[in-house]
Amino acid sequence: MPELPEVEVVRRGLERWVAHRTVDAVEVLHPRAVRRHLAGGEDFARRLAGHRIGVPSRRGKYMWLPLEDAGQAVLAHLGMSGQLLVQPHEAPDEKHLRIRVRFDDELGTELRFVDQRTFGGLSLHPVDAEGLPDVIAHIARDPLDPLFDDEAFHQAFRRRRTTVKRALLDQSLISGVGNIYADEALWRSRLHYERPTSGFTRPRTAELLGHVRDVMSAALDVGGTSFDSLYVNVNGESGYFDRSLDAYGREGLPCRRCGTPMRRRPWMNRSSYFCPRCQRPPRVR
DNA sequence: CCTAGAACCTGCGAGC
DNA sequence: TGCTCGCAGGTTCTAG
Repeated sequence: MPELPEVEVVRRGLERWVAHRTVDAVEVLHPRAVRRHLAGGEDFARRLAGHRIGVPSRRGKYMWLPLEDAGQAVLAHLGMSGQLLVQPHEAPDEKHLRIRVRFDDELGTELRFVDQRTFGGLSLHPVDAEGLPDVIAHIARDPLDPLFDDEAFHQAFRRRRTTVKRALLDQSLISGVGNIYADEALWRSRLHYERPTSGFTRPRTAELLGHVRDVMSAALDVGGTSFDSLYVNVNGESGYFDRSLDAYGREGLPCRRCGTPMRRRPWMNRSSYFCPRCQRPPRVR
């Protein structure tokens, strides 16, 4: 499931293989994959044709391909199972191929958006003065962004009447963190996922942020996480950070710190993994 | 305005 | 064998 490190790996792949190429034609094979493009698939295809792609950017789990001299960008979100693949024209269509982008050159490759569960998609939007697509203006900077404001985050975090994991997953507070890296950062911080944010001191927030950054950087170093064949990067290679996970998916396995069997708890229609000894729940619920 | 929870989607594996 | 059901979870929408 792509979170910030996986999306960044894909962005780098796009920078290498797609930037500075001119779009020839676009095929939208499933309307849901362009549902955020309100004018529809035909409009999406027509508006891309003839434009040259600039250097891809990213914020949190969103990435976008600017169209040079157009004031617009193709916004991409991978959702749960989305992939952006650069494939040779002759490669057979993937079962869940949703969008194909051909280029006006002789490189012999095309960009494909493949998505089994169709939570992700592509859309075209105007960009602001900083080059940010307008529809993601509400998404906070991510913790690897040099302009991320730690102090402002601490204050906003404390103001929330919520619990720590909910806050980590709130993309308007801090972006790029999903269920997997939230559990990893909480395990490293020895924090239970239901600890209220209101009691956090500045050093405690700083420690948590540090662990978020560490675990994401480590994942980025090995090229992203993969739990099944769904996630592959832009060139089709699987990540392998899953071997390094300390919490996520380790129900019943010994905590790597204290040996206590790890637990899984249903949480928000998903799961939270934690060590019952290292990560004690708060007294008051 | 704020927060909590449901809905969206499809493939897979467990259980019957 | 083939069916049902739970599970995976990022984002958006709705209810309170």
